[in-house]
Amino acid sequence: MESKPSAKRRADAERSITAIVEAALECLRAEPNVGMAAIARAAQVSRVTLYAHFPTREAVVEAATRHAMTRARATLDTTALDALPADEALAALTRTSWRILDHHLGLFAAVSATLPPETVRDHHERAMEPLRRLLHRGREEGTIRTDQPVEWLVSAYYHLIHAAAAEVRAGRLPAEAAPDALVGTLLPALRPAP
Amino acid sequence: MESKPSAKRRADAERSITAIVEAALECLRAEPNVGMAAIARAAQVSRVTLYAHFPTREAVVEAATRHAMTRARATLDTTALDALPADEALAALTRTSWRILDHHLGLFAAVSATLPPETVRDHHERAMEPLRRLLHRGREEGTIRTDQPVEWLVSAYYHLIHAAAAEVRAGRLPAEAAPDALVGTLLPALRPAP
DNA sequence: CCTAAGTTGAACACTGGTGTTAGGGATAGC
DNA sequence: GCTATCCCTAACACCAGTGTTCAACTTAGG
Repeated sequence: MESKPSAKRRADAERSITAIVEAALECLRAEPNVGMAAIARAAQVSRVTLYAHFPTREAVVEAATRHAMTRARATLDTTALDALPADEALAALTRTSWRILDHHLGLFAAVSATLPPETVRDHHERAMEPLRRLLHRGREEGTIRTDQPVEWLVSAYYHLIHAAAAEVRAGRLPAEAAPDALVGTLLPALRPAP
Repeated sequence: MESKPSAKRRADAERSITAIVEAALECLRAEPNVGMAAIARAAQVSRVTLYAHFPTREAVVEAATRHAMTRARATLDTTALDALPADEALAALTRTSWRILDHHLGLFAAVSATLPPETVRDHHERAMEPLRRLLHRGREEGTIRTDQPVEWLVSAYYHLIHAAAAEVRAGRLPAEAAPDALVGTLLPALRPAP
């Protein structure tokens, strides 16, 4: 429905849909519990139109998530991941993905509140895939510790970024200092013990 | 109201209140979004009685939180914190507080969903106080890094424990392995760089 | 210019939660 | 054993959100 840009839909319908998805993304980002009414208002669209394109709130959240993830994947692909040694690549990945995760923190809350947990897990898996690959490579290169399961390191990474986002939100950490704090804390946690 | 065990209340009222608080704790732990009806049912008490003692759902959550925190503080006080050097004390603190945080993870979600953010922050501050003290001591002893603000390290610690709890819940990490994974990841992140 | 597709406002029903009220019955505690 | 306190069932009002329906209006696109 909203996944195919090629359907026999009229141009204004197409316009409405993208407006809705983008407005939803913005709203959910700011307040994970927004209702359909608010989303429709933000999209300059009637509530009925909203329901005409998305049968349920869940579908809206899903669409917004897909949109966010493809955009994120696109910006991630601009940074050359495989050219660097794993630990340096990790630092680079952190600095770019930090912005993304921080910006979408609210959406995450919405997703895990409304989407079925199995779907949530799927999205999470997909989002963490580049990091997982990097960690595996680092283990072979000897720059990433092997005494802890990779999945645990992935989770630690993920939650540490959330920690940074929370600190910035609370005003306890200046936003510019966040990337350095992250990298400085993350890398020692991932390196092999000396 | 619920804070003073000494008030001219009858014995059965007292009994109801503690039953409610404990049931609420249990319910919120399992499902952060439980309603008053479910809590009352779990406490073997009518919904009206529940409202007779707690004017609002928020009050119930507050009471459950206080109860959990005093209990947690009690069990924390059994482990001699100040006798050990800071890094060893940190490992010990982690192993004990891990169980507590894991067990109350659901309650945390409920708290941050229903209590005013200022109150949430207060409770958080109080809960993290022992850790904060320990980190400051470790900085003086030279076993904790000084190139990152303590508040950031506190937050990292907190979120890493959440990470462990999430992994255990998802079945990706056996519960027995969690403390070692935590300590093994936490300490290198907190130590000064070599 | 005609028509099918799209949009809209104003209703509607339904759900699930919160908090309240009233009257009758139980019981703790003196 | 009297009484104030407490509890219960059963209803109530209320709110906020989700979806739905309908009849009228607008517009894209051939």
